[in-house]
Amino acid sequence: MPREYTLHTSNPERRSAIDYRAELNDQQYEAVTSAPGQALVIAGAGSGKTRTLTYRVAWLLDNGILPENILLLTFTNKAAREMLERVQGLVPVETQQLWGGTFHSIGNRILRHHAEFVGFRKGYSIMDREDQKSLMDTVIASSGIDTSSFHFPKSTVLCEIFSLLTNTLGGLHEVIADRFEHFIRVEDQIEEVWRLYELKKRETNSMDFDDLLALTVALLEENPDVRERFQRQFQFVLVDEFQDTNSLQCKMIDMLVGEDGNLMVVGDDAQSIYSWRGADVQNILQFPEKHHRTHVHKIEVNYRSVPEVLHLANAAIANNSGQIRKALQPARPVGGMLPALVPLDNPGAQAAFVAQRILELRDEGVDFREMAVLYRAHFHSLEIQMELTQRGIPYQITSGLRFFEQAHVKDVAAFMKLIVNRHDEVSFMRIVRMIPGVGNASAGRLWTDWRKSGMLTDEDVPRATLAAALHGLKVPKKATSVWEQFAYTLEELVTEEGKPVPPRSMIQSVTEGVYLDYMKSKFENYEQREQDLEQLADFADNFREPLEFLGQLALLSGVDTDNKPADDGDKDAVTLTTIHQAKGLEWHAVFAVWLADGMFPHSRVIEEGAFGALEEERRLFYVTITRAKDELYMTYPLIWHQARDGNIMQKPSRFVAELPKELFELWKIKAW
DNA sequence: TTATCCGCTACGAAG
DNA sequence: TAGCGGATAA
Repeated sequence: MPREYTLHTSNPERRSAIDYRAELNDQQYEAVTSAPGQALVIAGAGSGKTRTLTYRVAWLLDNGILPENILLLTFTNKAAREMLERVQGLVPVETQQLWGGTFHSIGNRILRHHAEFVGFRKGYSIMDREDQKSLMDTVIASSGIDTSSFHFPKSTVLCEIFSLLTNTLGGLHEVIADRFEHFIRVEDQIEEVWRLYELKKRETNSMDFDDLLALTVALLEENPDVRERFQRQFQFVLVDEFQDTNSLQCKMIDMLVGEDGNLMVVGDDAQSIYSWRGADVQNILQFPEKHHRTHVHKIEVNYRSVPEVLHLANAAIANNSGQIRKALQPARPVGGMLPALVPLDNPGAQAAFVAQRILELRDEGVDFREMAVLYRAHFHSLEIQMELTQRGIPYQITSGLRFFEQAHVKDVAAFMKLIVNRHDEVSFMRIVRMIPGVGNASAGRLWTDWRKSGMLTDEDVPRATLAAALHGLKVPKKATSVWEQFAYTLEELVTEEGKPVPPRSMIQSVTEGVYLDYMKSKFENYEQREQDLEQLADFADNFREPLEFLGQLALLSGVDTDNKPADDGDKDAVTLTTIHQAKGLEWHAVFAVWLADGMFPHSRVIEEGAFGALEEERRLFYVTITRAKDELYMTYPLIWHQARDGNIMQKPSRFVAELPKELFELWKIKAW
């Protein structure tokens, strides 16, 4: 039965002045103005995918759909924000009403109001990877499993197994047999840990990232009335980067859309690069079969790159068999340079070449911000970083620790999390372990005492009661005075009646009360970190509710560099980034470094010999090429010195070797 | 029991 | 290069 829906009469004042016909090319126009129903938009690299999506939203609004009836799902906060901003620029409508965000943030938004339905309470904490690992460690410790006598997986590996399990909707046995063969002997113990971990999360009222999706699905699956309410609300659902969805996300979409809802998914199967976290290209490849009335729209005109680069990209991806055939059509005229293949003697020479070329381009008038160095893995950037630093070339690097994952940020957040969720064992332990003289053993005892103190309720506890409980804890003798400080600070974080104070005040209380002293004793660069915390406090000004603030904190991703309080995104600097993080971005000149076989594709992929994995690596290579607008340099070192094995001769990546020679130019580098 | 130091190993990509 | 497990000092 098709669902009925009504088009609202459009309010003339809200209509935009967009001339859709003129502002879009034929392919885009067709997709943007397509009738309600199910649509698959295959948008090649640089073909204006974001433009298509944002214009689609504008089109819907122009046709009287209310913002609150539109749901826009993305993978990163950055993408979500960018699109909402662009929609706002197009249509004079309150886009705040629009539901736009990452899968995780939308899940969180839904679960906040329905936590009880899935065995949690309202103020649940969100654990990042580190928190998750630490909770897993306590679970393993309490399970009584002997982890030493045979090879039992470490907590990080267990997290990975369980995550894969959740995201692929698979069974434990299959996941272990497929990807973690060597643990097959301890499958029963792993299953036991899993069971305990699930219990522990509920006990500590803490969700991990995957729960935000899995529990949303569970909530909607098990509660028809809730499901129907959301399905009725989300009349139009749009999904970005659909090629990177995994089974769980797909199911979440299904639950939100309903049988005959209006769903438009946009993506490019050639850019699917997240299978290692459960993404399945089949989702996009088989979308038309799954939804029989799907309209497929292909957008293949590329506005980004010169034809020379596009030809190389098309040639590279042509070696993949599993794909929706398409060829990017250049909109730009011929006349760029041929992509360059540059073998260098060693990694140092490679770095020197990149640096020198960057400076030359700069002299030719190209801004630093229009150049990027892309690599397969973080550690590939080491020599480059050193070289750029030596030559005084400014660069920004999007790898390494995320702002919000740094110890001092997490430490301060732990205080806030405990106040909001007193069941939060991970945060409690983190806090008490900051006290000199308290290690794992005392911390564990303190947690037990805390639980016995009657603080584990969900109601607000008056400040006086909280204070009594805190001061009542028995800490080791040498820790008492510091503990007093901590307890006073924690008290300050609630009002008389026990309501959490605003996030900003919390951060300031913690910093001034205890953390500044702690930082001075613990960190060399405490001044830098102090500044970070000030910025964190500024950032917190955007939130009145600690819960909201903490949610943002947990869900912000490293890719969203401009989302961190210190926004220096306008600086003219060369970008250093992994290919994964480079998706969706573009630069005048791109340096693809370490294109040696074994580095890219990664040797593990080669050894495994898995066909699908190799194809994914090739898609990654395709993504690399298509980031370049005008100039592309593919470099690799001929010799790589390794501590253990000495000098290793490198061959160019098979992805380069298989390209037709006339599509690129070989550069010979002479050292003077 | 905690804090620290040392040597060994691994190091893929991320919300 | 860090991030660890294990040994040792306080």
